[in-house]
Amino acid sequence: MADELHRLQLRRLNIASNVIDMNQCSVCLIRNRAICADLDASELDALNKIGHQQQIESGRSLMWEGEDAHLVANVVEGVMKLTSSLEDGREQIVGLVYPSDFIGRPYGTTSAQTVTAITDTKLCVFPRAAFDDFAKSHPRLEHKLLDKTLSELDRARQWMLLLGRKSASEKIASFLLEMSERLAEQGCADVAVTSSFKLPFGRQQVADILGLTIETVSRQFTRLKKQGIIDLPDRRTVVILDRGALALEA
Amino acid sequence: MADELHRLQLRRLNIASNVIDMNQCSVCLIRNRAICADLDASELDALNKIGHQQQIESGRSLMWEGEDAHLVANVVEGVMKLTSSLEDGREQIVGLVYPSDFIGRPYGTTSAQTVTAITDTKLCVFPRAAFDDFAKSHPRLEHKLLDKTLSELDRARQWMLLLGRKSASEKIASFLLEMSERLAEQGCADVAVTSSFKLPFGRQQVADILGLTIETVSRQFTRLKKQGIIDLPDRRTVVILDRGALALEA
DNA sequence: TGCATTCATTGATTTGAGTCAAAAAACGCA
DNA sequence: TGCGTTTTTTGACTCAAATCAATGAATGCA
Repeated sequence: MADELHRLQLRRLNIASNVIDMNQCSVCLIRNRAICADLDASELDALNKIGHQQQIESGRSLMWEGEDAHLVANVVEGVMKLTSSLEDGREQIVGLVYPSDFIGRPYGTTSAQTVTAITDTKLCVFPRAAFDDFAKSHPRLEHKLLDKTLSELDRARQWMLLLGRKSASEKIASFLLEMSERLAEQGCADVAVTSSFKLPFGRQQVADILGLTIETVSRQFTRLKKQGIIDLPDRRTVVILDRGALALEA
Repeated sequence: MADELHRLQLRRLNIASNVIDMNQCSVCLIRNRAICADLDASELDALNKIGHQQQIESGRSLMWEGEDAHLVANVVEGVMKLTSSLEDGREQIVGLVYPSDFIGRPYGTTSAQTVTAITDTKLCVFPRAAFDDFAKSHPRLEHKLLDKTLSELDRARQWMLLLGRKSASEKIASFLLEMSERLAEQGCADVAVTSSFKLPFGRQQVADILGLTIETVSRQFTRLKKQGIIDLPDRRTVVILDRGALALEA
């Protein structure tokens, strides 16, 4: 009980990260993919005024499942995870958030998931109330947000098929293929490059994404390596040697 | 043109569709909960002109996973399911659609799921292109749609925790509790009534919702019955006798 | 009313993934 | 460079849920 309280206190402290004045959106790398993409200069300026940039280091959380969430944010750099968990500690990663993706629940008060940085992350953070007001009066932003949310919903539902109906080997294969696509977007589009990527998470997190245990994930990885379908030069990087074979397993 | 395509599609798909002129939204039972809730009379009239009401009988599908979806819709009466499936026939129900819920993917061309009526269903159907145009010029409708989509996303992610991390008994308990809440909304709010409800689906569909087999669902149901936690007067209705015990299992 | 069909239950058995436990490898840091 | 810590791998074993196979109930229709 005291332990729980202590953890809550620590959580609160976590938020106090490097708060930086928001610099010009004009130099923002994800500006044309994020929800602010369709805003003009003056609108961008107004949005600028209600938000600020913030760094979050790997492992730190921005909001917690079931707690009041008074902010929303845009990921500028880094990767975050959305998690839901049961009382006994079992955890499921229910979403991954990449640069240009949106975080939080506009027009709602409590966060349905915990949001945690997987790598060091740079965010554009907005107080939710101010963001809600801004959004309501800027249809082009709401439109963009709607489009993104609809895509996320489709992606989440696709993942439900994996969680509910796929075997461990199918889950791993699907995961590796999706990761190679997702992480390729950031890097060069060269085939050789996209077949080698560095996972931003360890085995336990892979297990939490796929609804498996760490041991099962590990065994599947080594099996694929032994079969020459993938290579694992170090524990974070994956090289897909035989994409066809992997696709056949997915 | 779009209308012609739409009619052709309906014929090809053999949807028995009593296409009725859309009657006045003013008498619509779900009007104040659906996306059209915030529209005024003239806007409602304009929306009226691009859509029409349609009956779909139980078991018939409105759109298919991976195929072009030229329409979006609002459920007026009945229940529909969204399914994703694998080539070998394994199926996962990834969403349930109740009266006032929205169906389809605005601003996108292909449907990510198959949408099928579970009971006889009454819909407000709109050609997607026309709906997109209307939505883009009616921020209040887009706002409503965004809010609904965000809620759906939270719900889907909550379901991912169940699919990925819960045991069969936990899945069944969570399912029964959620169903009693969901189905209670339609009926009377009396406690006695909400503890007895008629499932709109058979055992196989329950299995497809929970990522289980029909045998496991059946065994869990009979176990709960033997333990006196629920009663099963006929194969569709469930009576929750000991809600506390059920919550303890969830 | 009876028959056929679909749907649900029950039982026996198998198996894939989880659990428990230990060893090995990688990593960070003094 | 070496040491302690964390992460990953590997092995032995267990068990929950799937599979396979009948049987039993409910439902609809001729």
